[in-house]
Amino acid sequence: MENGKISAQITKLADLLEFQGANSFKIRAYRRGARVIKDSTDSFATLVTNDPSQLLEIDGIGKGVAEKIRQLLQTGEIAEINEILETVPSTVLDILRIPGLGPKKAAALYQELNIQTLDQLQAACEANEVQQLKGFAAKTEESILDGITIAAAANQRIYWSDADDLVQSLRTHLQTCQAVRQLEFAGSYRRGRETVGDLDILVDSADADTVMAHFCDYPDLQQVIVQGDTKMSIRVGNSFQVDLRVVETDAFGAALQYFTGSKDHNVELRGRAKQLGLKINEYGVFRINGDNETYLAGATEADVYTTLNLPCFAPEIRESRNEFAWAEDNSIPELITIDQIQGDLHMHTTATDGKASIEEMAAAAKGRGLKYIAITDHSQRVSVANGLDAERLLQQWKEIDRINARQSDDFIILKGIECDILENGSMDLPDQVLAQADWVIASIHFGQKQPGQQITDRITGALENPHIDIIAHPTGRLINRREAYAVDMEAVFQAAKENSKLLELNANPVRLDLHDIHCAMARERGIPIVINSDAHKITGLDVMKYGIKQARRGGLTADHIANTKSWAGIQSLLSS
DNA sequence: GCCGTTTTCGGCCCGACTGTTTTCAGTCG
Repeated sequence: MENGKISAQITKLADLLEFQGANSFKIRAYRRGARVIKDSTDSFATLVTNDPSQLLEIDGIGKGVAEKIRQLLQTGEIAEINEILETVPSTVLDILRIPGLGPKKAAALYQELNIQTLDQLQAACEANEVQQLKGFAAKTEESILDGITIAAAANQRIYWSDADDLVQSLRTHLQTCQAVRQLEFAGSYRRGRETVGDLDILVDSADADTVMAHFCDYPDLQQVIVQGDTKMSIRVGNSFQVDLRVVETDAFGAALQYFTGSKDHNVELRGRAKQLGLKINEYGVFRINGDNETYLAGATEADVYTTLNLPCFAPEIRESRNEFAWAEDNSIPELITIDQIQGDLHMHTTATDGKASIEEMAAAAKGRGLKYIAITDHSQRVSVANGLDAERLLQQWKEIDRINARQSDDFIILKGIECDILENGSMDLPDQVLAQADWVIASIHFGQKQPGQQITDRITGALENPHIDIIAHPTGRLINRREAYAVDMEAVFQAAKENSKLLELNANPVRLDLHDIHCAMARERGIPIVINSDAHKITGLDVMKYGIKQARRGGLTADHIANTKSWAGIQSLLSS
């Protein structure tokens, strides 16, 4: 069983316990355990098989969670979940997703009115039954009805790239406000998560009223959700939530740190502050002396961290995974930056489903400061994309030779192919053709739903083929659209390691494949990653920046990324 | 339920806003 599945079950248990009104610290402990499992670079199933006592060594996993994991792996279920489900239907968890309805109110609805589903809740509100309950009134009923319609549309987390477009638009709007002194976007957007659930804007201003009034004039504003003295939340476009917080200059850094999160990172930080006799909140770091508080820092994030004897962590690693351990042994990685990328080794042209010619792609890449690219069109099996057979491919390579001969030596176009791994595990083009390539990508486009062992064997088999250099989009997932193949990534990492092969981090914002945890796993196992655009048109080259974000979240440095090296440097990695 | 340089008990991050209340509980981030 994969870590993700184990984590999901522990989370479900926490959700159900929350609905039951269990001890909030117990619930938090389960949630923390679930997160630790999800973020782990080791397989918990393997861990339990080898030595179950190892579980207790892990921070955040105690006897309780360890026992639940053991049960789940042995019996396929957690007994306590089944016990709770005998008294509480799992559909009540849907009710918790409505904004403004937490465990207490949801429980009251269930106990007093036996409301178990969203449909029943809607009917009860429309019949004005809900406002009869203690703690509820007409306004609550109204906002529940709004929430039911919004919940469906607003629940979807949007791609980071789409959030980035929205950020640019909001930034442009807010910058025209005279009262704004500083402006930053915090939250999961700033941490570079692959999807973003809402946006958090932080403004430094002495005049919150003016800033909030200006915010209300945003052209795409749909609804004001809440508005107080320093804080407001709105919905824009398709019900996407944007929060605004206004603070003074000496609190800006503290607030930026606070609202960037992650939540778990902040909990850890606050605990550390407490040990030092300090208090940290969105207004600054304070020394506690009895009833007195002395302001120590808060104008910049760096000040806040320095006061706590910590480095100013890059936002991408503020997930309470490894950053505090890194800080302790002074080994914070110098995360990859986009200017360190020298080449792009996955792109398509008009020969298959691309929109630009070889020369156009080359000129665009050169214009973006790259030193080399690989042309890697699809192979014949991908017939919808007009995939190349051996004859057309060899012709394309001759053309590349001609173009290279005309170019100066400071830029090289490599003769490549994205060759399909067929359903039976064989390659879509013969070995003697692949042997003539500079660069061979292997990837899966068909038979994606095969059982885990079969699809894993196809990928590891490809890694054993001496002509193949790299696996593209190794898990096949499309964020919010398609699940990953049932591939055993541990086996893929092992095969890559044994055969001195590389793995792709596909930078397309819908793919971001590898996942950030997989990037961290590759890092620990010493497998070089190549960040590729998989561009199908000239502007497709610009997605590289999304891949960089993802790599940073995985803790990767230039040393871990093969295409920060020269082409000769990559070749030496492959022959090592 | 988890944790420990206050270590096996007694804590567990902290503040803004809303609605339903007459001072605060619930929710959210």
